[in-house]
Amino acid sequence: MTRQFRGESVHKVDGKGRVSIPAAFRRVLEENDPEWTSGLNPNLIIVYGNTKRKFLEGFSVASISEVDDRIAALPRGSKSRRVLERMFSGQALHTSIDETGRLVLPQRIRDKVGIVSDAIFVASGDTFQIWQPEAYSAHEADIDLWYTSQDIDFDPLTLLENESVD
Amino acid sequence: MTRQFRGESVHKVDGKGRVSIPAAFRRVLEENDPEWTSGLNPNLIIVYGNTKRKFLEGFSVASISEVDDRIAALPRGSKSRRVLERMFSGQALHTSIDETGRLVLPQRIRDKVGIVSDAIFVASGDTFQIWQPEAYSAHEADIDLWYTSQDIDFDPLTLLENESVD
DNA sequence: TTGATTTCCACAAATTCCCATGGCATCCCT
DNA sequence: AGGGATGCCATGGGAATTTGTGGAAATCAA
Repeated sequence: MTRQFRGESVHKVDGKGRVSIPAAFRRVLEENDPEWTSGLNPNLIIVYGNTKRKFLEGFSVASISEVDDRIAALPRGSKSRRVLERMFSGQALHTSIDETGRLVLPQRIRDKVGIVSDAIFVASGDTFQIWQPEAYSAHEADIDLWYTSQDIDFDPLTLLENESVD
Repeated sequence: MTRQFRGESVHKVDGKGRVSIPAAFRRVLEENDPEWTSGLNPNLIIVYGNTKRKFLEGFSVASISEVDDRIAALPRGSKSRRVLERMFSGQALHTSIDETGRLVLPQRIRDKVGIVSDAIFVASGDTFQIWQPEAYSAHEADIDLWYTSQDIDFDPLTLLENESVD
């Protein structure tokens, strides 16, 4: 049950929007696509969201359906449901990996997050993010900043103790 | 487990009411039309409803029959049943996609939702909506506004954690 | 006949498919 | 231990299709 993605790596994006996705991520996508069998190309869902978001979020079929189900359980017409439906249905893209292990990001989506010739893939639990490299570094810097505000020997695992930090 | 529609895109509507349906949506309609086989044109149902509705809702054959079944399960003569029957039987149009991937929206229906030269298709779970572009932006304006009141790195998924926002 | 539908043809731009290459690891044989 | 041979991985290029659109011709309906 390898549901979790691990690691981060940078890949080239060509003029047609083709990008190799980390081989390790492919294994996770395969295992979490119920329709997948050896020889086939796994499906995945790219959620791009509203203009505020500066990265793309990749979901395996299993992960997205869990989200879909939970959204469907919210009361019809509620604000949360509308916000989530717009993001996960409207501002998303169902696609698959090709035989060479690549994924195609349409122009419109690349533009949205500023991806031109490179993209960095970053694991994040049961989803992964795709950023324009510089935008990611900038984001990282913010997190580092937060770290430096902690004790020198601060152990992140303590975050598991109390429910929330922000 | 009917596959969901994903994505949103704008398409031209010509004088005869012809509009291309997003290719990705076509795949979903095909997979969810029991009569469909490669080479054929998938069927779909367009529900326009009463005058209050400012958008059209597209159903795959599988989705509409699920709705039909649920309506049929309601007590005969009940108000809900009459309202729903009127909407899904009377105020709906059973049609199909042509060989070039287009659908024809009769004048009457276009007028009802104000569609003239463009229409935006937006996925929403196992159905999709068709709006006059400006009307859609106006409808979504409140969500965008709401986003600006959130933290820069707010993740909508957190909406699934706590009960609701409205 | 006349306006409204369908069909059929046409096409540029976008997207997918198919084939190719260099670089690393790994495995295997002697 | 050295040296292929093998295979997967990342990336490129071009050909073949598919898409989204527009317009003309053919068919219907009244």
